[in-house]
Amino acid sequence: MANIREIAEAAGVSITTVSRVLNGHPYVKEEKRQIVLETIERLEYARNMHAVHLSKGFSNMIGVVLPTISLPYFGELLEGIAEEAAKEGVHFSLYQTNYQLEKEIFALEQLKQRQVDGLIFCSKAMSDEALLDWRETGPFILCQDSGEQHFATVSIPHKEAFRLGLDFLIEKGHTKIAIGLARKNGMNSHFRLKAYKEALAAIGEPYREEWVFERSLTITDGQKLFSEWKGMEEKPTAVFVANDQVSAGIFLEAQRHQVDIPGSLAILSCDNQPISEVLGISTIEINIKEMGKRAFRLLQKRIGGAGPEKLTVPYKLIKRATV
Amino acid sequence: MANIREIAEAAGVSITTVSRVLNGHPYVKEEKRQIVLETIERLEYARNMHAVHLSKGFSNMIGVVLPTISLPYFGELLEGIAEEAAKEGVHFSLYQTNYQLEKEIFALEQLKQRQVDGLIFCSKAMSDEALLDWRETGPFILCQDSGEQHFATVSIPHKEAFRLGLDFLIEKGHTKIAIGLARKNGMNSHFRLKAYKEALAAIGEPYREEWVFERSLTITDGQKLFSEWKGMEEKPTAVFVANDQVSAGIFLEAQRHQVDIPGSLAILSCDNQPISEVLGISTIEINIKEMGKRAFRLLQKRIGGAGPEKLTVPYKLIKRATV
DNA sequence: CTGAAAGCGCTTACAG
DNA sequence: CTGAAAGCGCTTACAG
Repeated sequence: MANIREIAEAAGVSITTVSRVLNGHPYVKEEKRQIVLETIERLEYARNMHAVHLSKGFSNMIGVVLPTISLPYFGELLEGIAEEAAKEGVHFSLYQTNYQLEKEIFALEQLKQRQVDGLIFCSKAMSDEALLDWRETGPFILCQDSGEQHFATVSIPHKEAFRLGLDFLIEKGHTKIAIGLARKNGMNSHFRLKAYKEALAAIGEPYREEWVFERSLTITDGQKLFSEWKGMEEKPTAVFVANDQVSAGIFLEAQRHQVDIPGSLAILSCDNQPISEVLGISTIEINIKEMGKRAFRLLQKRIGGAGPEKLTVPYKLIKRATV
Repeated sequence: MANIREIAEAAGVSITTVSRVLNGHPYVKEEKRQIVLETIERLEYARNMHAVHLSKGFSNMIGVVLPTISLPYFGELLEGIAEEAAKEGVHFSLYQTNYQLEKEIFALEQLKQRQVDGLIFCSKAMSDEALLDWRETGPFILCQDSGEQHFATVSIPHKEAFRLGLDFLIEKGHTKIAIGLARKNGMNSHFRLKAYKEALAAIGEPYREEWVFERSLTITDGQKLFSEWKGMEEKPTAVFVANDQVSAGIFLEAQRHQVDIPGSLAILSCDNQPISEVLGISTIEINIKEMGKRAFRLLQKRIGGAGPEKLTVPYKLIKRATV
């Protein structure tokens, strides 16, 4: 509970000198430095960071805005961020939104109030236009692509990655391909749908609304998707879904119903989570953790005053047993 | 960027009055309140929280110390904490330790520096004795049982819960029971091992070191565990592991090897994560999220000056197809 | 109901 | 190398 003044008095130096020692500044006689260090030790002094933050104007604390931590995608992203942040001695606070607009606004208000130095949006419900109004509030970056030139972003080229998967299925002889998307209106889904339509056009197949499954996020969604597939009059021969949880659900349910994979149904997904390896599911590896790391570094640069850079993260096809 | 002084000047009132409006204090004439509110709106004023924190002496920010967020156990615990925290308008910061002592000490130092108002240890590597030295540093609670009377704790009665599972297996006719533990030296493992030995004694079975699997945490560990089981001369007829990831690994590998479950091997685990439901694995439900909620509330009480309470969380047996 | 003033505990030009 | 002093932007007794 001692403060810097008491340390200064006890050590017989000025507050300024104590502060210099605390911050590792040069120009302190070694002798005095030792006295100060001993006094700090003896009185069990610790800086009050609230005062440091007020004085310096920042807190080395960033905010991470995400819908939920229980989806592996966000868990991995967060791990990447956390790893880099720890390396730099930066703290982070979590803002769970559940895709609610008001929660995102809440996070932005915290930024305005300096509760955090900057914000990483792992996903957002807010439109680019609405977010643009907060541009002057403080530094933030997005973990998704955006046409808005004022936003710094790090993203996966979802359209290209999804096309890679589609082309792989086509190469394997599939023309009747269904897809599963996470959220109908999300940006990722938008780009995936675009890739899907383009791939269909390239092989002269018609686009069928009923072959686009939506709200496919969890293992349970995958199971449901399989049931729907099973009940179809004309069945697609391949299904390409947005994440490994969903493909795992499809795969396990197919096994239970003795449906031959990939004979009767080829399964492909995105992510390359551990579960896809365990089950032997073919997938497009997307290094989410790496995206998290880059996101952190990008935000740091942005906080430092750099312009709105746009970065991408590499991806690749992992061939396993379900295609 | 405007500060409270500018607002006061622009509104023609004192700083004190602006502060009163900001904090919703009574005794402000409605007329003045309106002027202040308008001025705040007009100048897009937002409080600098660093100053508020310094002035008040606390920040409504707590720290959550956990080994990793990528294990579902900690993810759920965190969700419970996050949910309650959001309800109370409390922020939280994450300290990932990877079970490293120095990372835990780091978190405690942050507490000492007031970076956070309090700490929730979701798990700890530090001994009770060592942690005791930090007792005066600031409020913290543990999400595990501790004999140390000075620590506030919320815990699952692991010994009783594990015994419930063992008795269930015994009731089903099993006497050759193997178990899988997470970390050999963790408190949870300690209590589970105790329950195991007591249950064996109760049915007159000898304790065999080789039937206690350690470091069983992930789905991959489960697969390995199955392989070891398969290679055994004398095979246990049932295996009871510490979490659903492990049982899922065992189950999937057993399926692959066409081993009859539960005929040749009964599988039971703890947690009741979604994956256990999907695969139909019998498990002991442990409501981790509820523990998170209680942990948060306990810490709040502790920060408020309450004594070191000890709480427990309920558990129950979920019968499915693997026993 | 209202405001002047002290206080929270640091950092950092500035002058020596 | 060293220190007195101003400044960061709030809150809160205290006196009216």
